[in-house]
Amino acid sequence: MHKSVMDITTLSALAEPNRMNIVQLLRDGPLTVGEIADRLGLRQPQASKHLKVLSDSGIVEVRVDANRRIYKLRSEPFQAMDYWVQSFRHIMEDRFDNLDNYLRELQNKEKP
Amino acid sequence: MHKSVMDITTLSALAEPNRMNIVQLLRDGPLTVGEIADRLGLRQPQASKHLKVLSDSGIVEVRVDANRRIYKLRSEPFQAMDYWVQSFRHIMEDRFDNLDNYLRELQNKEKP
DNA sequence: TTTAAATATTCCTTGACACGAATATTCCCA
DNA sequence: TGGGAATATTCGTGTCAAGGAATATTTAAA
Repeated sequence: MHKSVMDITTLSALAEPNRMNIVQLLRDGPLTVGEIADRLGLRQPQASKHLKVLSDSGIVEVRVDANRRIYKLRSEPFQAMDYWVQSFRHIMEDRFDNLDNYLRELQNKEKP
Repeated sequence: MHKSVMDITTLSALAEPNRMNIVQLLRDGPLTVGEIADRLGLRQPQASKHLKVLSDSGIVEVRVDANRRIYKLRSEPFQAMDYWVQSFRHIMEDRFDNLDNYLRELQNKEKP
């Protein structure tokens, strides 16, 4: 039984502004390196480097088209994130948080 | 109209193994610094430092109980992550990816 | 009031990484 | 075949963050 282990690599790849922007951009469809660099105001080498990080972490995949590389998002990392976040549903619906705290406080008081 | 902007701070806070472990641990309920350090085999100062990062990023909140600090997860970051990941639903349900690719390929071929 | 427990903070060192600049590689086409 | 376009890679540099060790702070209890 695996208890929803989130891959650190995915998160650290996303935890960089330029790469996050690239991912948001690719949400609307695949793009070439040049298009990505243009739209985000990046220099081509930086774009390539960030795309390599995203590719190594499995967030992005590349399709070679002659001269150009077309990058697109892969589904798996997002499915994994979704699955992981869902393991915190009981945290997200904090309707019972006050009750939980109250019960916990009671338990603490009677354990000196 | 905000297009689901994910906070980088949240991601970089989670993109560290020890902090990820802390978060996974707190999923089962609030804990004190000492308990967290014990269960994860961390030294107390490191645990405190990581908890500070988690606290500064809003992932965790603290309740002061005399000598001890009880840390618990906050709901907002996870709700935000959930919302953000959901903006990639069309990526996650890759049922039509093959069709998409096919159509896109066709379009590329006829644009020399 | 002194002592011990729980936690936070500081200082230092080291390693990772992002950027810029330059260069290498691959491919198409005239 | 040579040249230009698109992309990747390398190298050097500066910054930032994590760990270790030591210390400061707060609180309860004797």
